[in-house]
Amino acid sequence: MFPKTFYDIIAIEYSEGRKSLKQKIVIVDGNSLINRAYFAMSELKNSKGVYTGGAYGLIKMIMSLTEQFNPSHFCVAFDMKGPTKRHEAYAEYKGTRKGMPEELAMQMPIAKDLLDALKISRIEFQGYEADDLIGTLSKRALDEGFEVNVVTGDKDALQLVAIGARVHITKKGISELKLYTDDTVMEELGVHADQVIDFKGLSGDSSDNIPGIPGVGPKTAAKLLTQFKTVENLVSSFESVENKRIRGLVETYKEQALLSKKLATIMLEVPLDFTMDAFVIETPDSDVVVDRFRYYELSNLLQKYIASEDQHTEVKEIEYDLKPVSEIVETIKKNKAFDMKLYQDKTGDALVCASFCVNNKVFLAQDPNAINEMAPVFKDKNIAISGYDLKRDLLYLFKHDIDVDHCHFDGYIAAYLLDPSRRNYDLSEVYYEYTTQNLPSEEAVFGKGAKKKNFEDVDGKTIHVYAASEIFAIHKLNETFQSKLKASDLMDLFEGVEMPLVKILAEMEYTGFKVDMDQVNHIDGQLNEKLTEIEKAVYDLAGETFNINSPKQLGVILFEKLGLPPVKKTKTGYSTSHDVLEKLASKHPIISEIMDYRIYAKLKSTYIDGLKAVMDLENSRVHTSLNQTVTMTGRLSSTEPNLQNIPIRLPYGRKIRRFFVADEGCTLLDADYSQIELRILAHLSGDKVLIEAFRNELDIHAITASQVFGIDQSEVTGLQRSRAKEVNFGIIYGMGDYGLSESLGISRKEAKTYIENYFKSYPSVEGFMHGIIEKCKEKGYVETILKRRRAVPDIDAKNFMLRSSAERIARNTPIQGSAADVIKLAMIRVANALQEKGLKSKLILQVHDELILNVPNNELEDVKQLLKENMESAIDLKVPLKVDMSIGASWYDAK
DNA sequence: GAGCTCACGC
DNA sequence: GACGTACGTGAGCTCG
Repeated sequence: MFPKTFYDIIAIEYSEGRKSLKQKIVIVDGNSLINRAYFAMSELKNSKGVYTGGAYGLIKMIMSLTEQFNPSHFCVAFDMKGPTKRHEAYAEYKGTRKGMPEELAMQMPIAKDLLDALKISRIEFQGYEADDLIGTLSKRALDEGFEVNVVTGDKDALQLVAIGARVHITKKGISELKLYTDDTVMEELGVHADQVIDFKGLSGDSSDNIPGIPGVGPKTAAKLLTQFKTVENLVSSFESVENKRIRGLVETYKEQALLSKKLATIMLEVPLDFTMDAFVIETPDSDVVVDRFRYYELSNLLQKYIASEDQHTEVKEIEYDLKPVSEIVETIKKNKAFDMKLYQDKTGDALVCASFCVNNKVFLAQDPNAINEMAPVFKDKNIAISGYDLKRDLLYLFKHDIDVDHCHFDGYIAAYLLDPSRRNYDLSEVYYEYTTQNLPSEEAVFGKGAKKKNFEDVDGKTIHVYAASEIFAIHKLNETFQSKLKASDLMDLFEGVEMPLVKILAEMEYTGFKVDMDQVNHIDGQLNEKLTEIEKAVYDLAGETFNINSPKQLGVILFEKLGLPPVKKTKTGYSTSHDVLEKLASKHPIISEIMDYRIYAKLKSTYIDGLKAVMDLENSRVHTSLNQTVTMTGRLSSTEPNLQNIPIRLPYGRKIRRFFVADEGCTLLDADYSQIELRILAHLSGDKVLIEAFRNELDIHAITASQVFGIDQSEVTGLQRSRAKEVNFGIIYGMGDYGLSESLGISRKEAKTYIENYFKSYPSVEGFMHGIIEKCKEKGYVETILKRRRAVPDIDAKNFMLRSSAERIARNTPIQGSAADVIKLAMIRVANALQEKGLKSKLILQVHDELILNVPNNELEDVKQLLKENMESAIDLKVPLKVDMSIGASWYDAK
């Protein structure tokens, strides 16, 4: 590590792939190089008879220039057809030039097409030659502090050495370059760089048909210029020329000499409207590049491109500048946008590094205090914060009392919306996927396994390269995602739902849920007693001790030692699942003991021990992670601990909810959407019966029962209603007759009749289910009400199992995903409403169709109303949304 | 450490 | 005729 006291912020001017302290531009004379390339390889033709030698040579040159110079900016200048300003001055200008050969002319569009594919900027401008554009661009770049490299085959460009450009002239074809400095110009021409135009004014140039002074060649010109410095001086004091013959020539041709100088002078002030940003090197879409190279049959270039992609990925070294924090704050304020990534230590309490990308420039801060000084930019509503997994960053900032106004763009979320089926969204993997470039691998930097280093233990340079690469990758990736989201019609969902949610989730996690440790310990004691008791009973009945938790050992006891009939098998042996045990319950008293054991063991291990392990013991709270990029349908997930699967069904398990309590002086307010998925089904299918049922607040399961069983609603029994409820669930999940028969314990035939009756009663639902499969086959994905997408690649699979599974996904995802859309909208509305009203109440948990708030007692009435209103009006559907609410001191009581 | 089974929620 | 309810997290065991 570098000693902190030396600096606050490391500023790195970082160009893609590698470092460079200074911005660097390469400017190429496209016409000059393609000409040379064409004459070097004029015979190259592809299978369609198209000549490609010129384009090939130019592009090859450009690819090797990017490797060789590793510039941040690049530009290729071209001449345009038609007369130029020089022709206005001198009609015979370039009069001896033959036109471009047809075989080369036809390659110009190819070369330009390839440059576009490679995302190399090019310029051309009516009335001006490539030279003038190069001159103008060079001057501007130099004024802005760039290192300028001009590459051409034309020695006219040597005059640009005088303004400070590095001019590289091709040697022998185009394979070698020679860099000219003032000294080398002197060696070769015998004049200084700033005399090159004077030199040409005297000696002329036959290729451009610049006359100069007839009879004055390079040697004489150099000699004269050594004495007189410029053409103007020579003309005004030609009497001083010693040689009589030359004196006469100068006198006769002085006007022509002045004109020639003018013609040879490259313009530095072409009226072009541009900023240097236009020439920043962008990462090309490699699919497009590969496609173009294939199309023109340039297999050499294709291979070179693929090879270069594989290497120029790692940042080898960076140079850095030490800057005060105030500078980055100023830069951000000026730029109004920045990318950020915070590197936290294991505990999340301290920052080990922070990286920023502002206007293509990378800053690294190692001193945690730098962040505190930056607080004003975080809470400025006019500054756009972007990053990758911003929720993590926000959590750090919240912990350190730094407020954040809003998050603008999170690549982590964008990657999720673009493909919610991915297993993980690690930056390096996503970056590779979208750019085919590798970041310095985590493994290379930190090692792996037990020897894995902490961030702060990696040596300074390596870690700087790592951090700089990551933030730069984030910046690049987010640019790519902008257009990808638009192209997939996901921008509204991204901006309107997912991005606002990032901050809300961070706040919920930060707030956490208060836990009553006395309750936890109380239940823990009870469970320990029960488990010891049951264990003893099981061992007595089995006649030996064994591990009840091991399905394998349990299988041996039940099916071999006790001789019970094995109902079902798994890949690894006997199944001892709940269903199986249920079927055996009457056959042996050990079964019910084992079933009880399982109930209590689950509660103990998952909900007591598991909870204790992740508790913040200092203030008795749990801070779950609400993950936004996990589920394939758009739901949130909850981890460490999972608060979305706290027991509720069994009375004893339900007591776990007593652990989760309101803060002092507060009450928990729990609101859940009633039948949200069925309501969404009613909306999506447009089914009249369903819609009417919900509009009239009828008992939907009772209605389904009366339809399915063909009886009057008043005659529906409790059993029939609960069966109908199962049918309704089954429909949402895309269940078949077998599944329904299993879950209801009825015959398959009976189940089939139920489903048939269901679809007869709700014909639009059947139509919807059928339609969604068709649409999925056509588009390859399904979507929710807010246009959230999920790809379903197996919808056309030959394999029955794969295909049926895909069909179930296609039927379920629009329903489950739309419900997720709705509650996300509701969360945003609720959070905004609470903030606008300045209320202290806080959202603390979401469980798919349920929101839990911690409400100060004096706000209870207001917040109840606010919550219900905002949830019920979150979205406009063909059916009303209904919210049920309850309150309590603990989650158990709030039911 | 990966993969399996089991159990909890919606 | 197949195969056999969506979406998750976590614990514990077993194997390598």
